[in-house]
Amino acid sequence: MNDADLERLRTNSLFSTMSQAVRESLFEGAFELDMPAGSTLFKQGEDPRFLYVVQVGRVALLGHSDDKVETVVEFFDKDDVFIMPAVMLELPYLMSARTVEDSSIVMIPSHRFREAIDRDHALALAAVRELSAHWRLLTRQVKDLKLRTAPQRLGAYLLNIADAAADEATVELPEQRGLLARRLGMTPENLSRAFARLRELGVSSKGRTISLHDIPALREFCVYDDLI
Amino acid sequence: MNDADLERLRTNSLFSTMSQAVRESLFEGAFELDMPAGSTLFKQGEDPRFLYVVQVGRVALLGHSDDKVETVVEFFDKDDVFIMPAVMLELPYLMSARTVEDSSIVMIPSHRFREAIDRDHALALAAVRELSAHWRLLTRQVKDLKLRTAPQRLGAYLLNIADAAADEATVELPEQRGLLARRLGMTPENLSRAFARLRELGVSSKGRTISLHDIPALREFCVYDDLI
DNA sequence: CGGCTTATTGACATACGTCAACTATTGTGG
DNA sequence: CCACAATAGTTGACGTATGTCAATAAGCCG
Repeated sequence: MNDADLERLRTNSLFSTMSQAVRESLFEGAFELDMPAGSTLFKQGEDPRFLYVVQVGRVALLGHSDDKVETVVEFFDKDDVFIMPAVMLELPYLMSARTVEDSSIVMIPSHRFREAIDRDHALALAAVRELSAHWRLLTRQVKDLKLRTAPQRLGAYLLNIADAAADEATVELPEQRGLLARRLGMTPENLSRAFARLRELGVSSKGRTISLHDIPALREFCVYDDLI
Repeated sequence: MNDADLERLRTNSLFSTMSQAVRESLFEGAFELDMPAGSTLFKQGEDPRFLYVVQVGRVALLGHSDDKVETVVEFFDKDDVFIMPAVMLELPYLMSARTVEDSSIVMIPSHRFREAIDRDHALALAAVRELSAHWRLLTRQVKDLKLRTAPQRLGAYLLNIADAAADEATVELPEQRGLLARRLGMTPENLSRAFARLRELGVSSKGRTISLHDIPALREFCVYDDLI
């Protein structure tokens, strides 16, 4: 890892508060890989060997039932740390991970992470916060899946990106539609129809650029209230 | 809290490893409430005032979109600690909590928990493990919702209770069917039909007692493989 | 036992998935 | 930069899964 990459890692909220000494020994075994979109980092069912940090790009965590069917559980972005639960509990990955953009990924050997967290209280606290935020992410998603229809889920997703108290906004989809469809728990075909349904609510799209012309109407339609 | 209750709390895996001193000061502000089934502990949107531990009984975490629609995100049982993420991040509850049986619940003031975790490394580590396990619970649920049909979800739920490498088993439903339906992301009517569908796979029910006569067939039908 | 709640069943409506054809977009080599 | 192929997205027709509403049956509790 070069100095810029190391510096980026040091300032990651998970690692920024821990002691200098433990951090250096934690990073010693770590390395960074640049990989094109579509690279598989690990597969569901494998034993965890690394903790991962997205330095650049975007990663999808994918769930499989048999080899055919596959879904997206969540996307992780720049500066996100993922798969800590499997690493901490030393239990097999429940999902696979694949880059969805050209990405630069830091890999930290799991035993080093466990050693570091055993030694450093600040790291443990940061991990608690990280995991807490992740729990809330998934909680929202479960509510989303159980309480909303497909067009409502799409609308809520767009509102989340727009982070919108405004009346109008323009957002860029951070992934291709096929993957977005799976993240939202629907087929690509149904995602198309969901976009069509939202047109009457002032949502227009040109490629990956989506314009929200009437956010209040969209919020109303999606029953969007910051807690769901 | 009487001595037996305190002892039960001390041996809870979240609290058993922390230092005696910090634990005592943590428990000092805590108290225990006995409540009948159907009691509401807190509501979605409120600011977190307590961390909760189920000593006896069972609690449902409920998500709401508007006041009409409500779903069950997860159940928590004897010895489970819940709603730690909201407490740690000091962010509003994303769900409401309601007892689904007569229950005895320990309530720990949130600021005391945050103080304790700041002071005690072992507690922070135990919290990391607790949150890791919770993340994996929800991950499984998201995969369940996205990859399986309603009858498959019911089958997988029954297999989880039976924890079944066996060929046959008898299990008790720990909640009434209406709530189970909402936990599984379906209506009570559809849950009835899911039970009907599973009859041909050797699942018979008498009240809350469910008999699984052909677990291998059920596993096959649900694509059940311990990771999903 | 009688009244209340909860669960089941049937009829029907709607949402969503599947398949196939078509169109648009993206990427690549000449 | 174009031509083409490959990939991704859209649309329509149709089937299945699930929700809704209403009626009935079963369980639960005083």
